[in-house]
Amino acid sequence: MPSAGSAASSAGKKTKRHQRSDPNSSKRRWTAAERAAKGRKPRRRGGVDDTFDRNTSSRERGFEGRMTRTDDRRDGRRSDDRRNDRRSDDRGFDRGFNRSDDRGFNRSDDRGFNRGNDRGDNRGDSRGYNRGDDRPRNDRFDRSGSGRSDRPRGDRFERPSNGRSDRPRGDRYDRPRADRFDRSNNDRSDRPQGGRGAESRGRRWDEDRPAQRDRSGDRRPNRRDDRDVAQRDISLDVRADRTEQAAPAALETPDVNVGFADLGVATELVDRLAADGILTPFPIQAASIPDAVSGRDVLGRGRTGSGKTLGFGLPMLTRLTAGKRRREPRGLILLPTRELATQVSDVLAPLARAVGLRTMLVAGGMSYVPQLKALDNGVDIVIGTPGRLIDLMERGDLLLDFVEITVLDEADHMADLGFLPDVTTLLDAVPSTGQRMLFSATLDRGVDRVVQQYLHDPSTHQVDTAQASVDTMTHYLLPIAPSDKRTITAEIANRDGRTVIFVRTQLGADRVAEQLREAGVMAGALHGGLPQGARTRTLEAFKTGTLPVLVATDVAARGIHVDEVGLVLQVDPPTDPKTYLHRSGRTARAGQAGVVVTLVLPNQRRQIRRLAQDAGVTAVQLDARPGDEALAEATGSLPTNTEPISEREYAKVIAPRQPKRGPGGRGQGGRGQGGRQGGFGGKGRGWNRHGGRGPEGRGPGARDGRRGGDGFDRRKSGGDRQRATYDNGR
DNA sequence: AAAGTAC
Repeated sequence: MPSAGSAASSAGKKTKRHQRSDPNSSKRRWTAAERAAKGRKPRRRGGVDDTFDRNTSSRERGFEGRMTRTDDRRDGRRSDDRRNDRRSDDRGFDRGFNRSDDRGFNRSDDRGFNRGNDRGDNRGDSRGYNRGDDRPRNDRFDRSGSGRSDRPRGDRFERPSNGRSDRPRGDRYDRPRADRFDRSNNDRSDRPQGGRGAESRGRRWDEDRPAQRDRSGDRRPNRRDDRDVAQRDISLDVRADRTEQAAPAALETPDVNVGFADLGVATELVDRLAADGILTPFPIQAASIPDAVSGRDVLGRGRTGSGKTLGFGLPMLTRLTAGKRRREPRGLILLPTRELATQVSDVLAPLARAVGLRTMLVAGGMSYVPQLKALDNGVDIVIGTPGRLIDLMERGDLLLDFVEITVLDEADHMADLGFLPDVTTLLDAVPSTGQRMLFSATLDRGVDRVVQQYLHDPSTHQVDTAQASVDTMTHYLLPIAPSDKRTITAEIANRDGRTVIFVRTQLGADRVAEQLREAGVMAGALHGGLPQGARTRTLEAFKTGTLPVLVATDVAARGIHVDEVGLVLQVDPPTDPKTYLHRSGRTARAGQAGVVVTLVLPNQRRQIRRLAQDAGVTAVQLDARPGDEALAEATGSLPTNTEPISEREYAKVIAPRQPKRGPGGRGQGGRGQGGRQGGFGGKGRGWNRHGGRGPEGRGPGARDGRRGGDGFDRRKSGGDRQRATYDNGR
């Protein structure tokens, strides 16, 4: 259907085609970046002969976009291609449908409840930082179908499809069309079959699942007739987990007395691991590595901190070492947050180096320069977050056509509504013949759709229940009066050792952190609304211990590993059981003990109790008021009668490498004039690729600290807004 | 709600 989108996208098409200066120069990407930097419109779309790639970018590839795309094909393929059908399906009605379906899991009543509660507290907040939230409701709702249409700038920049028109397209566009377009139907028979027969090794995705009523009656038949992964009733949700526990046979108990070499890991890697004292594979590794090394698609679940990174990293490295080198990336690892991407990158980079493979961290908020340079020089494995990956892809700087292995870490989260469009875009950009692996501590049926569309006969490995280490973790529900919230939070935070506090919103994080500092507790906020530099420094300070208390949104809920976090405090309840598990998984790592405390306002009782239940944890109710001995016993809380921590003191902790800034560094002034101190490419990309060094090695310091005051000053300026919100307001 | 690109 010749949609409006199509018409719009063809406007002014040919005019500038010839403008592409020097399309084959490797520098062209700079033009793209510069353009963006100058806030100029991106290049025009390509001419009439454009393939759909350029006509429809992820950004405008909503429902209509997809239709357009189908019709725009010039490869003679029919527009009723099943996959396109499926996709429009996915994004429209069906999506909404499934969403409600999720509710059984997420507890619709809880949600409504929750929302009602917290809304007053936060709604104004998120507006402040999240651009464009005041759009009409249905506009936002539409998002399910339009990927990024909610981005305020999207239309203005309409960058999406343009990036590509100026890139050298030799390799890309000259490839046989079938290869490019037929992905959907590709039966992947050409992919490595090794290990396929090892069916017994893992449970089938839907094995011993009762066939569920087929809700997809309105859909065309599953396009992969050859596999039976179609059932939507996937077992791996948190609740089903308890069932599994009851029947332990469902879980694997791999022999951990094997070495990595026995699992098929490349010798150089084994040696490298041994040098680091890593000799024995963790269960999830022992279970999934053999299949993964054989090239098979894998679904892996191991609880938080169980070594999933190596679980997919080692097989990837092993396979890519054996394969033929080329300039373009052959491995792709997707993660939901920058910090997590960085962490994975930091873990895998040295291993990759050991086998002569190059990794690159590609995430937002960081300078383009190293990323572009690395891509230009050639990279074997790209590790990153969806946004920047797509960005570079659209600019034409990242070509995923040769990716052989793709990993989705925190896969269930990546399959969330908010992420799925981007993830889909990336998975679509990767050859369908490749290997795919999905990992998460809470791998549930939410990934079902992804599995159906992008995995081939996956083997499932779950060596652990989703529950965090039950024995080493103590869960408390702490009923409090709203008026006690602030004090009790401060007392708990004032304990010895590292503490992570979770809140629901960005502003909430800022606010709680600030209140804690006012109460004399050194605490810092971590959330996605901060400049990357601030995020990095805060997390770093927390890791090194100079910052004992981290107040975070769920940006830190998953994957982030910090040693010796003794307590997790949930000031705002998690939105769902999975979040409960991930948040609590920040503590009790490596066999250590950990305490999880969840504050419970009177009107949250039922909701939270059920949440904990669904998460499969046994929570003890703790009845205590501020200052009580019982509180101190359970949490190590200490009264807070200390002096408030000044902004200056705090700034020192967060930006220790930037002592030089004078008084100007504070308040509004600091921001206005000091913001570009480093003179390096603009805004807060404080932190370089890891390639050079890890976070701790951010040597130059100057660069990183150049915006020292920025993030915080900005938050400061939001003070009015903060004050305008009610504190314990319900 | 937050997270994910950028200006």
